[in-house]
Amino acid sequence: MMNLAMNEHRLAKPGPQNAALRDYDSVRRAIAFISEHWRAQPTIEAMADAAAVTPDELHHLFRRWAGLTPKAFMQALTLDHAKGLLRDSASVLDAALDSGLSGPSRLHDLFVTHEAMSPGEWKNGGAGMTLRYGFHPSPFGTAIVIASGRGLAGLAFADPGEEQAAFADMKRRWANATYVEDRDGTSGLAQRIFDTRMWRADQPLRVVLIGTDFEVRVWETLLKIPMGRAVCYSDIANKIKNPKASRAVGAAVGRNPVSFVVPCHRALGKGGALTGYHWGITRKQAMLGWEAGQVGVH
DNA sequence: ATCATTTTAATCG
DNA sequence: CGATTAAAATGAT
Repeated sequence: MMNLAMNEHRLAKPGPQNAALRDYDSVRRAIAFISEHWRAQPTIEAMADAAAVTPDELHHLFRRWAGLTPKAFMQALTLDHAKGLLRDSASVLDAALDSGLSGPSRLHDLFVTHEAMSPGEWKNGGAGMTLRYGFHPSPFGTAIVIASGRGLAGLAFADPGEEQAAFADMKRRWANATYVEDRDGTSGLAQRIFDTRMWRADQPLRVVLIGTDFEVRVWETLLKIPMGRAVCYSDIANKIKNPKASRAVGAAVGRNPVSFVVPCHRALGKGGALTGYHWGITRKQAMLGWEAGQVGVH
């Protein structure tokens, strides 16, 4: 019988698809190593060793992964570089959107149109709603894409073996919704999200923001941060006219269900430190390093 | 009571 | 004095 087994995401076939996952896994190990030993000025050799590849492979790996040399990548992870990302951070938020928008906003470099949904409208944990989901390879590990009829509702990431745990984490947010696996239905979304060449204004990505007023305001602000830039939590607090709520902003940023698309990884501490990330600081570093490589490409 | 913050005060060398 | 911690302040869930 040729039934489509429901939980068969573990049978990953080798191929170009999974090259992405394998690449990220090595990158992840390299980053983890750097995080631990950055004080000791690790050599490329030491990094390669930690990632279980040769220095030559490491070089090639980074070029393929983000178009960056290992050296450039390392620099993209330094505190100095992070501070550079924060340059003019406050004004970045002002400039972006205030320039002639009418109707659906042009937000982010990944053109996104969003629609807010209060917890009230999403009554009782999403009871009666149907959410389609799928697991897809991405530059940052396995991505879990969750879509409602109105658009993209959730995006999560998982390391090898943790896919189900990550999915459970997402399910908790809309506990009473009905979940239907539909990998074919979500693969288009996944492709559009991670391939910068598909970031076009004529085909904006529809996103549904489900959260409280305050949270939605914070997430909308995040969407204004351009690729390769960053702001600190207090900048956001100022932008939403609640200057003393930087702490609350941090909490709200962390609750964003559509990570990466809503660029929560571009929010840093005031000093440039990566203060936290729901899917792991390592992944936040990876995203910033990857973006550093994408910016040059164009 | 918790939190992916920030500021200020206190301490150390 | 500069750098590194500790404590207090603060707003939303």
